[in-house]
Amino acid sequence: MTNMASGNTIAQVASLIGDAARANMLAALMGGQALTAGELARHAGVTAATASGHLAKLADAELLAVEKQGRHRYYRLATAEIAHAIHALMAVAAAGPKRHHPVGPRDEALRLARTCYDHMAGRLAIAVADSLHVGGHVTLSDGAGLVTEEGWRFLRSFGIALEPDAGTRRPLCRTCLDWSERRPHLAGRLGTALLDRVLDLGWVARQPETRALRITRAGEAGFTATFGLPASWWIAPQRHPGPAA
Amino acid sequence: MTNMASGNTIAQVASLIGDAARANMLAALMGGQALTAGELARHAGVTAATASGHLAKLADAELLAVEKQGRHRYYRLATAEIAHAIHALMAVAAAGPKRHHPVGPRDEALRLARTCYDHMAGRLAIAVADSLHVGGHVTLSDGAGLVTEEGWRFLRSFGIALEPDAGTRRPLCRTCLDWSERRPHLAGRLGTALLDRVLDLGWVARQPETRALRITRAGEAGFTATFGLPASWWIAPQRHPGPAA
DNA sequence: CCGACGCTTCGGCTCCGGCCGAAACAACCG
DNA sequence: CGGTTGTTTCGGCCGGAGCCGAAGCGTCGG
Repeated sequence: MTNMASGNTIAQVASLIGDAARANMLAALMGGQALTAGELARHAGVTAATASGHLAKLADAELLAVEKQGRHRYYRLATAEIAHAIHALMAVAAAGPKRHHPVGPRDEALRLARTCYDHMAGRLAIAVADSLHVGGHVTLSDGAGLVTEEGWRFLRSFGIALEPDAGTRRPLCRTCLDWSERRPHLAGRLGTALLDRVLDLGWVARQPETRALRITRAGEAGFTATFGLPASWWIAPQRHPGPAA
Repeated sequence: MTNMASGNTIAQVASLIGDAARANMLAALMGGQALTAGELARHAGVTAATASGHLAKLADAELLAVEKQGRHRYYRLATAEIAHAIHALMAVAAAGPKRHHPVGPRDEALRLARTCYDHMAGRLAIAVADSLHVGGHVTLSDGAGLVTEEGWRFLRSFGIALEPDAGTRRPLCRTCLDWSERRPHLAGRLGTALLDRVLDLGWVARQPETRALRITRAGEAGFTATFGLPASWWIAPQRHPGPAA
């Protein structure tokens, strides 16, 4: 209860993340949805009692925000910066010397399409980013993103209207290095808007208990028509699309 | 038991960073220079024996790279990704609302100009970024950076020649949110090139035992002439330059 | 009301991991 | 060659933190 949020040091933050149970909880929350204490306990593989302690610490340090709803308590990552830090740690962790990953079907679904806090990731997200890039709608050069005039028109026609300079300081269009594919996808406010829009259109659907996104029939048609993914893409999503491009 | 593989590895990395002594060492290495075990021990405030253990762990996990030189062992951050992760953690740790820091003269020097792994940070770096921005040499909109045609010419005349698409995947021009000032400065390959160039020109000099950069006489003249900093800047560097300016 | 359920608090156990001093290596320096 | 300095290894101490079961609160539902 001792809210010491103002005096956090880097070591304190890192050591909060640096416990297996808590890291699993945080990773689960990277899906962007708020989860209950019980769900998080299951994700972490500990009892409710243990999980409660962990969650109290994380909330106390303001890494998590909590919302009471009836007899449930919903936890979510408190800020986008925290998601960013966890993402950066994932990148470091995944960078290890060629851990040959035993890829299960479960991982396969995650690699295809998943949420990354508030935007899409995985092969689908990369394909969308590539499509916008080669279409001249955004420039992805240099790991940074910038929407072109043409791009604004295209996005509006797709149902996305962002104010170029909404009051927020939050970057409009960032690129985010994909954890599984090692290629950039779109993040920032644009990334959020894209995810919202394709969820709205019913092109993808969130899956319970996982960060994976299911691509619907409508989605297959929609992504093909709007972002020009070849029909073959849906049959044999290339294992390693190759950075060549 | 959801993908606990990723969680576990994250936890390992984070818990390595999540110790006060190790975090201090890593923070010291954010200056971008390699340091000896003894120097790092002093930075961490522990004995050589303790430091040695910590360094062995960090090197073992490949967060640090080590180089033997005579009877010294020089440690440095192993990759830019690791620097990035630490930076992200710093951002989270510093995010606590406005605890007014008791600013010592030491901090003051750091706020004025310092290195951030491989590029400049602090008020000087922000002034340079602002200058390049208002001069139309780079666009900083949206937290992303992009060099203009005009910008390339300017940089060449300043002695910086970067290949637009060198083989590396590393972003050419990123922006990095300044830890102390909360405004963006230039990172990426361009940021590195700028730091190298101003060190080469003798405009700034590294200080021993700290990340601070000392601005030389030549530097004052140079920055004023090339980046149009007003003479008043050197006398009373404004506390909060304000984004408008 | 009363039971079921979700979550937290409490008490106690265990063990991991940081810390140090002393001693062992290793490299340079007379 | 010893002596000095930088670094690692060893052994032992100790505190902190994670874990659980049981019990205590709230909240929902009948």
